[in-house]
Amino acid sequence: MLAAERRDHLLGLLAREGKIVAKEVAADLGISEDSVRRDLRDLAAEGLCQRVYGGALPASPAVADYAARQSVTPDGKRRVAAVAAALVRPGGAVILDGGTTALAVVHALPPDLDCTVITHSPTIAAALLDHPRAEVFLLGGRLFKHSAVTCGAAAAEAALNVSADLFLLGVTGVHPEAGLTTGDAEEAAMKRALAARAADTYVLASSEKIGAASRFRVLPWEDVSGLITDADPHHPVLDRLAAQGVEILAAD
Amino acid sequence: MLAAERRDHLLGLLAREGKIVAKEVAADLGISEDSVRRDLRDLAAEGLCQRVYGGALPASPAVADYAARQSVTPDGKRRVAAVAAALVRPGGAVILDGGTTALAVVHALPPDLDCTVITHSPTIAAALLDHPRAEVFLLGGRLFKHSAVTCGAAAAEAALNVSADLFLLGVTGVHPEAGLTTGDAEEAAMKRALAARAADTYVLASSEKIGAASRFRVLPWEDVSGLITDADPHHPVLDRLAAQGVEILAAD
DNA sequence: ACGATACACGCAGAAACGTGCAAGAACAGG
DNA sequence: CCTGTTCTTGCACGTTTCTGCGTGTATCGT
Repeated sequence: MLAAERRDHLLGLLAREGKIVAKEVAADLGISEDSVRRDLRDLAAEGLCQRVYGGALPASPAVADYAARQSVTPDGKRRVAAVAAALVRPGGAVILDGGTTALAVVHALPPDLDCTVITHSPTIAAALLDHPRAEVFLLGGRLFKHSAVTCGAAAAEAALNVSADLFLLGVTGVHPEAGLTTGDAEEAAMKRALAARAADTYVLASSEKIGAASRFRVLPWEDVSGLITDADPHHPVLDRLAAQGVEILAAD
Repeated sequence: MLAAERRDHLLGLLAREGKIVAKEVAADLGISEDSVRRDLRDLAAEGLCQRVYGGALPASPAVADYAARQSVTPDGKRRVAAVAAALVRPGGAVILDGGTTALAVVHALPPDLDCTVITHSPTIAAALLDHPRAEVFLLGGRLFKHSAVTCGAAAAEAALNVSADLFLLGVTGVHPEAGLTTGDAEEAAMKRALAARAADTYVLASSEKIGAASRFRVLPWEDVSGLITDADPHHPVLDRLAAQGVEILAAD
């Protein structure tokens, strides 16, 4: 491993995780702690980090731009995610669907929230790794590459063994007649299986989904408790849904 | 070998792997390190790369975007991973453990390899998303945060339903008396369960693991087919293992 | 206050470096 | 075909840089 490479790694780590523990990095990279400390000292001398006992911290808060990843999430999704995250009660259990909106929900969850998250998405599970108090249960099965979730018989069977207060459902289309739809039949079946395991199902629907329809039906409106969207609350489609008894949670 | 040809090779290497180690390419191409250094110096003068002690790095960080993920992997792990990846036969099934070395194995797999990968790590599963021909089966269960794998009864039960040709096992300690060890009891049990489902078990052991021991025993040597390491093949610990019938695969 | 841990410093061996030099290949001109 | 020039390459040398270890000191948690 090149010395310069190591230095880059440290800076990357600092930006990504907001801190460096000398001992951990040394063990992780298979090098001596001395080298790590030396690098840290040099970096600190250049003003690139702030040396502290046990490791280092970012020099300026701006360096630890943890929010950078979140900023790539469109505003709409982020707003929807914030509302959805607020539905998760401390101590409660939530089933989280896959997809980018669900991922935004993870980022919107308070980092120290004490809750149980059940998901069939490895991406979601990985994102929850830095929520120390969140208990994560991953539903196994065949990985469906397109949307990065597990599907199929094994996954559906695994779903039978869990239950939760809340299911946050992601879809690709929300249409007053076609209902909630998604692009793949297996995926639709899995979402149905998950909805059956939760007391309440809320749909994550950023505005671009409203009025759209995909190939496969997921759920009838009767099985949905509410819909979270950043679209205009007076959008005609939403009005019709409200008339059918679907609770509309506005995210703006 | 033409000088210009060599230059192209270096630039290609830089783009592909994100770094150049003078000594390695010299040995690889069968030329002197002096020539490599000279080329690197010229390339740096043209602004095509950044000279560092031991080799060179890409001039602009943007060039290394693809390699960035890999370049943070220490050399030892990457070499071990390359050897391990070569054990995966097209059409075969492999059980992949969690951990950074296993992650390196994913990166070392040919992108178009046609195989089945079974894993209990959501991180590994997510990394396999861009291997279109790889069939991925995720073992569900309670997510163990520290090492980002599923563990516990549910995961062990899920393991019972799969089988594979090969299990690539990651551990934190390889010790002639303590055996293969890891830092958590649940994790150790899960690794045992996985080993029982594969015809062959190979241990991924980058050099810093050799001679180390953690709290919990994973497997006795009898259940291990071989060990892949970048440590010196004449390391005393390895000699003792070889004497016990463990196949040692050198990664260097 | 005390033990444990992290730290800085210095040292020595190893590795990488730059430079000068000489041998060899490629080439142009006679 | 021969010769001189230029360029490249590998080697040898002295120098610089890096790394791991031992030592003693500072800092943390209890």
